[in-house]
Amino acid sequence: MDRGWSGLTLDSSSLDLLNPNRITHNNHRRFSNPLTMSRIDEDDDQKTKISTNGSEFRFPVSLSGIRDREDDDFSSGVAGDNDREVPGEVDFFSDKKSRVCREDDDGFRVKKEEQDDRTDVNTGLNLRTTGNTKSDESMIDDGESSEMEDKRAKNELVKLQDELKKMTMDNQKLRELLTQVSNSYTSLQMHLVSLMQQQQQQNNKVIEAAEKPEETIVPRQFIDLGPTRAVGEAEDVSNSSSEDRTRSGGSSAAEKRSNEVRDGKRLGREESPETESNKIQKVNSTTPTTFDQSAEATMRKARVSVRARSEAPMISDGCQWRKYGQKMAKGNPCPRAYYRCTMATGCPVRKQVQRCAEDRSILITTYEGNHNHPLPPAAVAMASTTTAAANMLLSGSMSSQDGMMNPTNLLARAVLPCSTSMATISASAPFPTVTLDLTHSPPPSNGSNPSSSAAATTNNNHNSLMQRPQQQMTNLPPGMLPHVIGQALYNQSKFSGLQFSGGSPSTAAFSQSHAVADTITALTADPNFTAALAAVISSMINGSNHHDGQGNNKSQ
DNA sequence: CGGATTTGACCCGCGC
DNA sequence: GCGCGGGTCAAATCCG
Repeated sequence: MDRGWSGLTLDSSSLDLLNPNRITHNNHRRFSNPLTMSRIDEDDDQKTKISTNGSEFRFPVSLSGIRDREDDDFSSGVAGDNDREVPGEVDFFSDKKSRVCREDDDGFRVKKEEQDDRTDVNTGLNLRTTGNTKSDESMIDDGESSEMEDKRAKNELVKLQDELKKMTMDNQKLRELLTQVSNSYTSLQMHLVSLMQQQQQQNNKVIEAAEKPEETIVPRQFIDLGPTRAVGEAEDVSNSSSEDRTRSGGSSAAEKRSNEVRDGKRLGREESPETESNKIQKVNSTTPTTFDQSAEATMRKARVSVRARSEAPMISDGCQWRKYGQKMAKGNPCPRAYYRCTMATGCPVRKQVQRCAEDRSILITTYEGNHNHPLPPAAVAMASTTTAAANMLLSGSMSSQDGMMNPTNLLARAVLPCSTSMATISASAPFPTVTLDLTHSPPPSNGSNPSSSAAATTNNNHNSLMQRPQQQMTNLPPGMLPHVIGQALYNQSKFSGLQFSGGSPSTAAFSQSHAVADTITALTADPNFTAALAAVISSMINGSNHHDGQGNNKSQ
């Protein structure tokens, strides 16, 4: 195979620069492309042109060859071996390598200047090759021309293939890098979760040990701030309400009812008319097991509604959800979608997503239940908010007299001292619901409240979930962030859970509530803190907007 | 092909 | 008892 139009040939031509006589003898045809010649002749910056258009002249390759062999082959003028054409050398024509070519030019130029008066060897090359081309033009027949065209095409193909190969390798490297980063992130995430779990468990152990040293300590699930269950308790009320449900036999609803009846009987011995909140309160004085059953059922019902502006089908809360139903709700043209958490089998958490009838840019997400599995950090904020809010409902919806002693109200007073409402609580049975209104934009700087098209105090937007009269317990100052509520509720719910598991409220627990309230007050007074939290919430919501259907929410 | 979504049917609570 | 509405199931369908 004739590999004349190769590195070897170019070496020859380059060497011919040093020995011009050789050009006419051996290589006159190799620079016979009129197009190439004319381009170079017309180019002002010929040196650069040669380097970048090396595919035509392959000058850099030859230069590299010259450099490699300048000690031995230079004098001989022997073009050398075709074997020196390495595919990689073709890459010298890429932009990346053009600098190298020019460096070679410079190095070569020094040598050339010693022999020639020309200051630029490239120019010399052009002139010389042009001249040769013109003088030998008649010697080129069409067949050879087309052959060279083919060779050129082949060379370009090789070049492109090499570039493709290189890009593929780069792509693979980047992919590996991405995988590494992703793995690191995942491991860090899991590490963080485990650490938080450990810390949570340690806190619970310490507190419970202080409260009731003789009581058996049951490890809690992460984020599951619900009441603990006594060891050995067979029945899982939470799961039975959803997962063990069958269509034929006693459905979970019936089981729930039976639980409620059971609790009602149990509680009924102490007092006749009961509200849901009273039930909880009474439960505090009963055995832990009794509490667990009723409170678990109540927790199953307690709901947290989050109102947020989002064009996405769902807000990104970090969990994985699977849609299991959709219904047209009365009074709202927008359908209501039902999702259940799929991050762990048997997780009882469900949520409903529905657009606000009055303002369809507002997405109403209603959470129900507690996660029974570790959550990624991205999901902690929302999960802690909902779980804590559920606990808040349980502990907060009691009589006014008790409410004065209740940490929830203390919390509310501490966290929500101003009048602009962003969070409301509906303590009515059967679905006590706390609503967090995220439709309020974060304050620009000094806490002025921007336009808010949906006031949280209006119940009309909540359809059936919020149709019941709501007791406004919490007000946020302008700019107060929902996440503050979440965190505050989270902290408060620790107390609530403790209160439940530990029995009747104690003085220590009461003082703890003050401490929590004070802490929250201090936190929320810090504009930096609220600003940072605002960014978190905004990113959650915006993230769901931008990653419509992506991210952690498979169902989105 | 397996998982997710859709959608009609069913169950249940509640009010009349 | 009946109808209505909310919630759930599960077969059918879609989709990657």
